[in-house]
Amino acid sequence: MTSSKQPRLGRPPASNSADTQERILAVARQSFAERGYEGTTNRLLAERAGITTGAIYHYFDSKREIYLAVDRDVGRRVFRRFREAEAGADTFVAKFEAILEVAHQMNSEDPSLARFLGAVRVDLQRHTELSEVMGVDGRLRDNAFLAAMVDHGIATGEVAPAQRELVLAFVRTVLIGLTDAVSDDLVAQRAAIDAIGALLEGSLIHPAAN
Amino acid sequence: MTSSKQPRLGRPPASNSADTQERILAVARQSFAERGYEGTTNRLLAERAGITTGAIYHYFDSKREIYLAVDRDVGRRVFRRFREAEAGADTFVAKFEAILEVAHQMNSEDPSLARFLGAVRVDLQRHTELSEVMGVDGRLRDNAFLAAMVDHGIATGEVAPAQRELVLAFVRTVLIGLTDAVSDDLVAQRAAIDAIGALLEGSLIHPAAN
Amino acid sequence: MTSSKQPRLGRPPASNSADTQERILAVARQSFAERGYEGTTNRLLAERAGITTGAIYHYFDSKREIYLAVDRDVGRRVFRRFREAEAGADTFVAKFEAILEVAHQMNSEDPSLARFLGAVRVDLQRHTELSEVMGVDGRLRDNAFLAAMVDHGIATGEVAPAQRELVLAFVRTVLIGLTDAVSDDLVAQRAAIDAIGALLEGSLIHPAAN
Amino acid sequence: MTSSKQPRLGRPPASNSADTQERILAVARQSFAERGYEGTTNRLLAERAGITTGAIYHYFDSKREIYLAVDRDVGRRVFRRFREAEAGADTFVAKFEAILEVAHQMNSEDPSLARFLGAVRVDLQRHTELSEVMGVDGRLRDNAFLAAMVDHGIATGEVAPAQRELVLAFVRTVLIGLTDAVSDDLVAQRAAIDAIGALLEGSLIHPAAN
DNA sequence: TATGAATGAGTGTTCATTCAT
DNA sequence: CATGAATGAACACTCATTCAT
Repeated sequence: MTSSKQPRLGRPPASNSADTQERILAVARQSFAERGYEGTTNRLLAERAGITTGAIYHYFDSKREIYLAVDRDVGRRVFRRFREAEAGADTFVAKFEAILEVAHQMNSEDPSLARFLGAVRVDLQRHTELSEVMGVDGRLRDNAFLAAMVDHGIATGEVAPAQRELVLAFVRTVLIGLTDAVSDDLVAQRAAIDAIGALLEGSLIHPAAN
Repeated sequence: MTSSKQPRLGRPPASNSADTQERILAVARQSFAERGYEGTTNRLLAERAGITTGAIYHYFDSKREIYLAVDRDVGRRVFRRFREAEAGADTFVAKFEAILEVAHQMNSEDPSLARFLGAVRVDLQRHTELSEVMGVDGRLRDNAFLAAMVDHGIATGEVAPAQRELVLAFVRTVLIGLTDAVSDDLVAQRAAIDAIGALLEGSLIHPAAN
Repeated sequence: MTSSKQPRLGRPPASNSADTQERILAVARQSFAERGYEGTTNRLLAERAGITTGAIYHYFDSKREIYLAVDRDVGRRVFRRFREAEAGADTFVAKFEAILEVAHQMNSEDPSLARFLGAVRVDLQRHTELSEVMGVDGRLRDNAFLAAMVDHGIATGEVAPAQRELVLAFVRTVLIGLTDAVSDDLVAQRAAIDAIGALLEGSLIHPAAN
Repeated sequence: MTSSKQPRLGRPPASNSADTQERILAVARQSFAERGYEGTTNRLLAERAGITTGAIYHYFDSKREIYLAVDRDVGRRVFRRFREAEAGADTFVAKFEAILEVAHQMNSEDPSLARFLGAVRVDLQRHTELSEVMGVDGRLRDNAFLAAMVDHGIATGEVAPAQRELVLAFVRTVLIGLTDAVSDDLVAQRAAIDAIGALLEGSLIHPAAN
């Protein structure tokens, strides 16, 4: 009668709420990173988290809510690491390089982080329902963080005040280029970071006399 | 410059078939850029092209085929402009800057081009069905083009042979950063390009004595 | 009259179990009345009763069982009041009017009663699973009660024996019309009841000579 | 290969648009009448209409739209018949009786009409999304129609001006009682109508001397 | 006595695609 | 060349119910 094959109803033995929720977040981060918001189906999340689709709604009100939760989670993690890296250096160049370095490190440890960051920009543009709710919060904080770093460069004399915006634009471009372009090719990413380091020190390009 | 007013040579105006196909391609480029592959429905394309969904299948075998056609089309256009820009300069730095400049120009003229390029990388990753068919083709050609440019830098002495890969990685990172990050903010894109120019000339960052 | 204030005899106040069950019945009556059988979810009942969905199953075997319990409860209450009203009058007309009056009164005191009665007919038709179990019971008892009242009218000479069925059909139609049509508009209900009274006394309509 | 069993894709041979739409409306009217708005599933409608669920959306934007369409359709039919019946009589009593008669007739011809009318009141109350859109329109027109009939009674002297509201409330109560209570029991409905006729002529109840 | 994690079947709706006309 | 009626598989989400704790 009660075969050991068929899954039973009711609360499964030894199931932990916080555990399941974290499992959902983890598989969601991965799937959102790989397949995007639309491409990530509840069925897929459920399968990978070892539950059924209905159970997801015990933890999150909607797919959108899952996405936002993942975004918050990723944002927090990355921001903490960035801040730590930046705090350990004292010139603008050193801070910038430290950040690139830690970005590379995180990408090695858990590629889904970087990939999610790359994907989130696209998905936010495509699904306005997401950006409306999330909005300013995370994005703005990033900008403020980078701006402070550049301002530090002005204080140390590394950056001319007049070029504040230029440097900021460059920093952003490089960071995004690194996450989007080569987040799944660690060798290329390593090369790009080294290149930027060399470039900042003036040892990458030797302008032709021309 | 390229006015759409003047009748195109001696061809009978608006041969229906070719016209419709081109209209489909144009609206598809826009929609794929804005909403991605999944987010673009046949119904939407049909509506914007002024036909019905069924009619689409007279011109393309499937949605996938439309995507590939748009990609080829965009690739060709961008490549031609890039090559022209590159040919008009004779140092590596000048070529690189010319390419950035033309990328900015194209973005001003038709934002859907840059946006599609930004989106295509994500969509290819998400829908393996697309990358399998398209595959090497376009992507590799880009790489060859950029590699040739760097090799020219080696020839002129601007780039040390040992740093070939680094420079290549940097170029790619910047190009991708520019399309993805700031393709819809022309001011920021302008700033980023200027920053790179200044950096290459050594006038952006002034390493602290420290 | 029936104050809810005075402590009910010597029983210990608020024995938890019975209290909870009654709370469930009360919120169920309201919800079934407003939203019907399908529209009433266990979650809603649980929320309004201040418990969880699982707890409901300690008191009732199923949603259906709750519905049946509410129906029995409502039936009992209404029947008691109807009987009291009827007993206090001695002609058919007076009895009928007394019943209409008490129906109006009950509707003022607790609209969920009348509304449930209006809804139950529809829900029974829609969900055969409900009527099967409940079946004859309550419905038949009502009919017997009304039939007795009409028979009394025959005894008093108010109703001709040959018109027994006609009068019964009329009484039923009016009662149902009153619960369904205007149960949430006390003014209209009042008017309808007054109209029936006048009609029975022959003072509402004055047939045209024609 | 192409077995004659499996349904083919594409447009089925000999399929007529207007025909299918009407088939959907017909089965929808029946199902909404029997099982209500919630209880009517798209799958059921599709099965009964001989199509698939997806095809429904070729004809209606949503389930709600189907409901509204059925309501409009039913409203129109009933209103036309009511008006014809009323126009053929010249006293208030005759008009009222004519209306009751035609209601009974329509119920014999197509029970789904009356049942839908009985159900619609409940479903509108339960699903505010429906009443919001439909709103005043139909309901108000009914009231205006009945009011005009009563006003005619005032003109003929059948109804005292002071009792206008009472008579109106009575008419409404009876009409609703007839649709809701006994729409599926033609014998009972016949009896109820005859009873009302007799009552209006003063031959149903003979007040006791008391 | 009650909680709340989980199930499995179901809902309305969308979509790429097919094909008779 | 084009229409538009229709399919079938998918999707996000809801619900009554179960049961370990």
